[in-house]
Amino acid sequence: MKLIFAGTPEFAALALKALIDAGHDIPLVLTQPDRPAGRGMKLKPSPVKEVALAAGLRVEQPLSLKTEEAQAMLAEAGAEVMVVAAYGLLLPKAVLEIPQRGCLNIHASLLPRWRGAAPIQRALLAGDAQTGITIMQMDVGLDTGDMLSVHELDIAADETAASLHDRLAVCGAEAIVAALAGLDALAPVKQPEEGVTYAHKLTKAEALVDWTLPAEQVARAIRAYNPVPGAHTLLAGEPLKLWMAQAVAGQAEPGKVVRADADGVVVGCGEGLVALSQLQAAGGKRLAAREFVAGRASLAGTRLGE
RNA sequence: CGCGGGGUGGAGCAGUCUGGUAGCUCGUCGGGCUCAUAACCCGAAGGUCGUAGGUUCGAAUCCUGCCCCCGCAA
Repeated sequence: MKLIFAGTPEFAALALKALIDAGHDIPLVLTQPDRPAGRGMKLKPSPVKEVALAAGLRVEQPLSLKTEEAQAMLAEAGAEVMVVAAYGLLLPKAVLEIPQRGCLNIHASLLPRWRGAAPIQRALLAGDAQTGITIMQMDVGLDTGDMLSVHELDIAADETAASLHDRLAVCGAEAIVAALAGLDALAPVKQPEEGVTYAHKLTKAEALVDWTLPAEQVARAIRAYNPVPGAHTLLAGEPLKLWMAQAVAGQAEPGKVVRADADGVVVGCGEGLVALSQLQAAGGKRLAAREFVAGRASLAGTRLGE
């Protein structure tokens, strides 16, 4: 099938790769402009751009799709359908109508739950038992289009946003390939009006751990903010990143480190305890609790968050 | 030149300011204790102190260049 692909991060790159492998004709790939990233603020191409260029595809990085030039370019491609996955730009109505069969979106949630920017992390944060991929016919609303196919995925007890993202990306890639293969047979289903929630963007500020919350919630947050924006707290006034945690039984003052050994740095919460098993001090690497504790004699008894 | 921290036995750190025999926690190996053990006791191995040069009687420590890692920011 002749299609345009629009996407930016790793999640989308995997889908693009699958579409290429499935033999689709992709005359045009859209992705966000290269952005300064990392130390030194060097410009970095998006994962989608790297995949596209490696495959010899034409890549364009318009700042907006509202311009006539951008829309003319899309029309010239003469695509039957446009596949959109975590692209990062709003598609105006005019663009949605350019391909004969419209635009399909790969969304990483079970719609209408978690419409919006950060569905993977929001599902984890909320403690959902299940999430998934929805292939959707895009309309002008924010993730409000008719559903073409739904693929459920169980969320594991020690799931991080990183691990869940990877699983969903694989699932999404398979789903879009399957959806395109059977497009004529798929019946669009309207999204239910019940159960609509919005997955707002993550902020660095919300990833600052609140030790007065129940341990279950703290542990979930730590896993949901891994790898971005990264759950963090303070250790002796210095930033400390937390990468992996589990709630455990017990009780202690919020933020107080009751135990620090190879099994984890165990910290008090509003209710229950949290065992931190992977942490990273400022300037240091990400370490398992065992290594983290080794060089720090008097961790137990100190208080995190100050 | 965005701001900042760091590279010391296998891992994590101290020592650097105030140059002078390289230390701690853990792991590894050997032995002991024990019904037993990831626990405890005793002992051992293992380090060109990122790298190149400079200063000095003497450099992990002071100076300069280079390489690499990371936090913040974006």
